[in-house]
Amino acid sequence: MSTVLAENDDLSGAEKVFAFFRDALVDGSLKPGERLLGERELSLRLGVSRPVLREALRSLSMLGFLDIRHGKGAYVRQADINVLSDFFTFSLAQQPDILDDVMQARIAIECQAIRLACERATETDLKHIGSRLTQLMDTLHDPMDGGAADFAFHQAIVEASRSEALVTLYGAIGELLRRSHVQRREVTVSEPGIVDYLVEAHREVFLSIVERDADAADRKLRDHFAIGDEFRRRSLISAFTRRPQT
Amino acid sequence: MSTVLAENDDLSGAEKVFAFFRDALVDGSLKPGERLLGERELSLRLGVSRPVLREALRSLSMLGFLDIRHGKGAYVRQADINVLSDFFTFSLAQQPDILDDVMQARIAIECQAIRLACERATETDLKHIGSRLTQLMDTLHDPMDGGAADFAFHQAIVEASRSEALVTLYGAIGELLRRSHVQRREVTVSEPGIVDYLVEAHREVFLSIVERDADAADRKLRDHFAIGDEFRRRSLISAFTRRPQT
DNA sequence: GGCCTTACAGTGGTCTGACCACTGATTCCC
DNA sequence: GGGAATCAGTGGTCAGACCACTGTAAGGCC
Repeated sequence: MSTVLAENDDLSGAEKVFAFFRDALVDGSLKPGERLLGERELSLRLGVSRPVLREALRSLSMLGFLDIRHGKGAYVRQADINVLSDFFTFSLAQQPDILDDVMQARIAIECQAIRLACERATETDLKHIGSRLTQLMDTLHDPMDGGAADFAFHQAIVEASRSEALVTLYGAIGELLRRSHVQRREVTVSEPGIVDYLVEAHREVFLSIVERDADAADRKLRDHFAIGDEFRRRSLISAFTRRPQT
Repeated sequence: MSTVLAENDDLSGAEKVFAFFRDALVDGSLKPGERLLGERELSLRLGVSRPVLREALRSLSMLGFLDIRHGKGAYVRQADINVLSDFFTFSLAQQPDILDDVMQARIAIECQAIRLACERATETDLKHIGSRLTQLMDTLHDPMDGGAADFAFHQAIVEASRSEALVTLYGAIGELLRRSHVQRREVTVSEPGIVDYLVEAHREVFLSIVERDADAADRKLRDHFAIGDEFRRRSLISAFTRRPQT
């Protein structure tokens, strides 16, 4: 790699360039914030044409590792989770019926996150979660806002875990969850007792964190998910019972 | 979108094309296995030049959604998790010290997976996990093989959960875990009692699944992780106590 | 006739060189 | 001195050509 990239045949040009940058990123010779040379200069150095170089740069940019700004240049960027979220969104979209299964991942992440939150949450974190709870109670009537508030509450818990990895993974399935939250609310909003239940369940979860009782918090959260499933099932049954033609 | 892509200004050409394909993939109008039109034809239809089209295609290919074969054409592909794994590997590589944090994600996924495994595991799954356990016992002496066997055992549990989403996420952090397994074994292999402990802990976990006791399995797994941490801590302490110069 | 070889058409891969569009700084004019 | 015009540098796009690979169909050989 010292000279440029020279060897590494059997790889096509663009892939060589791509691999070159990947390695440079991994081994730290390219740091976030750094500016790359111009495309013309770079293509000369790497021994490929500008279009080929651009293919590689564009790919890296799509993956979130480069920030390319018209008229300014290309900058190395700390990859963020938006790409991951995109990826999951249309990777999992290819497999229908996966949405229910994503719920399993959600339970996994949140239950571990809430345990960590019980240990690590700061006062600020608790306040944050609390304010989301208030918001949730204020939007119970509206599927759209209510779903968003619900999601925000759970997200605040995950953030309170102070675990980058958990937050990252949660962000990755976040877009899918956000949609499903709204959908679920639309289905269950008319179910009797749902409003009272929602408030109570979320408050209990919140209180467990405040009391820093990890086992209890985990249990309450699992119960919350299980009962949510139950509500949805009941609501679907009644929907099909009341108007089987629709 | 009916005509081609027409509107959607403010996006650069390649991004328009990229978005076009992403949408087509998400809404199912492009199915895995399908063959795209040739680059020349496609660039005409989409109203962009071939290089620009290629930038988008290459990006999609890097993301794993296209399989481009020289001389044959571009085929839609079901995205697999290798891309994700790659992504995590060098996204998280940018943040040192994240490896410990990945452990949190691991605990999250495995603890939920083992609960599901208790409900869903087939006889074949159980046999599979069992054989991995045997393999683990046969390779206790070797950090390399032992680490691999350890990882394989845990992976078998996740697979027994029969949850695509969990398996996918686990695969995403798999490469990082695999490395850390070997590293951990190297650190703790000389710790007194570690061998007996490893066998016992894994066997108890396995038995809990066989007995289909979800709560117990979850607890045993958490204990296993906690005790593993303890062993590593102890081993680090003694290493620095015995030979502070090294 | 059957098999192997060759030629060809179609496809992705690469290159060149040009021009456009945006950005930021410099310069010029008021 | 402040604002506007200019300009160099950069990414964005394009057209057209040629190379390399693949599969097939035509041709020739046995």
